[in-house]
Amino acid sequence: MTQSIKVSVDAVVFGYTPEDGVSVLLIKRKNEPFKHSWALPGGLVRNDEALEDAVRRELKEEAGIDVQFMEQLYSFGMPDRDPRNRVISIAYYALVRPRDFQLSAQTDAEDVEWYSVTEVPKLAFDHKNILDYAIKRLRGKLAYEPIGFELLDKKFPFSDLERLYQSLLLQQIDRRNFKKKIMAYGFLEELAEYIQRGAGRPARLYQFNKKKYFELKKNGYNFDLFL
Amino acid sequence: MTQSIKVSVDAVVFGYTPEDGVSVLLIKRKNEPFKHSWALPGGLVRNDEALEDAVRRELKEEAGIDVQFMEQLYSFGMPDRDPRNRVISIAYYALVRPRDFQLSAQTDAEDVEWYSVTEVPKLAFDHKNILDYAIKRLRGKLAYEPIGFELLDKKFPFSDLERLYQSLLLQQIDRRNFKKKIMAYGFLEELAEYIQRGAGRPARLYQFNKKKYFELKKNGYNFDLFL
DNA sequence: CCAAAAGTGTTGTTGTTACACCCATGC
DNA sequence: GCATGGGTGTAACAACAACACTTTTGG
Repeated sequence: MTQSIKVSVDAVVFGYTPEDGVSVLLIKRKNEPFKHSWALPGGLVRNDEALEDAVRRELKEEAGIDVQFMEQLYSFGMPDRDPRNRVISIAYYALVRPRDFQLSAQTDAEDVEWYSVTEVPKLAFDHKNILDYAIKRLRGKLAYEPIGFELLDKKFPFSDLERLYQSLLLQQIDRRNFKKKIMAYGFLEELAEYIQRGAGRPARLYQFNKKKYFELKKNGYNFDLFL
Repeated sequence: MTQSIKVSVDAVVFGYTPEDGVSVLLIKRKNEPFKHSWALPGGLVRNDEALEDAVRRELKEEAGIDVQFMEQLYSFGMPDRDPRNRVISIAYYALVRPRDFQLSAQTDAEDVEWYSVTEVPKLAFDHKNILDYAIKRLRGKLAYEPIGFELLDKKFPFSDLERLYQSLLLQQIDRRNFKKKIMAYGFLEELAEYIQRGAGRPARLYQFNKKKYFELKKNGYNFDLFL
């Protein structure tokens, strides 16, 4: 018998705001199966479409967003993960700044929403698995590459970075040691600008220098930011 | 138009012998395309078969081997990676002790052979890519998990482990520091047996204690073996 | 003037690296 | 007795963790 397996992609899109911590983008399905359930954005790959392109298209179609950083996560292929046919899903994860986008449900989605990773609803298919896997990967990645910068504004006070790491790694961070370590890598630029939010002393702004980062990386540098 | 993408799996099986270093299992294709070319073992996934099962089946069918350690590597899905149809491949990598098996070409394979990773021939499809990716992953993995033990005999002299790491990480290792570090983890057992190979003082044998290793791992231990 | 958040150095401890000589065997 | 590979400890240095008070603002 000839093969009849469908190929789909799913995306775990992480966002971060200092107020709400880390959140994940979910859509409410418009169609069966799992009609009206929350799910990760995703869908079938077209015949001549690269996998990454399929992810970007689906994110555009279903949620109205474009992502910058994206990486393949894992492929999920258990024969019974979709109740209709055999569908394997190649999962990706991505990081965005939620404020950069206006969410808008389209085509296959009834609704789109950011959910805090600590409060995700029941998800369709094996999407809970995929999400858990992505969170684990994100933590690991964060620990040795400074990808967290994708989740912050272009210019940000140091405390935002600190809070990001704390909420992702679920542990206290010593402010002084953290700053020492990050600054030692040299890919973070101190600006002459300040921001003030509510009470407290105004905070100096910083920005990530990608060029410097890629230089360091190319020359075989090992980032080792915790564990 | 309905989706018509095929799903295959490919395996990068690594072997290691102290004499030949790290090698990879290749098969010579019996059929078009790339007839008579060397390639990674693999093939189409059956409709009701889990991905891992497909890999194991293909390895059995094409080379006559069973693997113990196996992990998913990455999914390769460029639209033009197969000249016939769109085929995405979910690649796995595995580690074995070559001496445990008698290779035997079967069904789709004209021949099966171990090739030193430093001397691989031209490979079919994008298999060179896949192999390079696997080598990179193997190095990374080896650096923070003691998976290398899959590549050694049950009981082995310490120098075998040392040579394994040297040939994989391509760097000199200080014998004393290496031993100190490894022994400190506590998952390696010193035996009261000795082996002698050629000239030189007989070497004490060691064995890997998986139970202890999994205990440590479960209790959230971080292995940090170099870089 | 009190609460809130930002900013800033030093010290003790721990881990990492570098390094060289003796031992047991085969030939 | 010489060549081959196995076995072992210490000291200098670098990295990491712990730690608390001052500054600037809003209310």
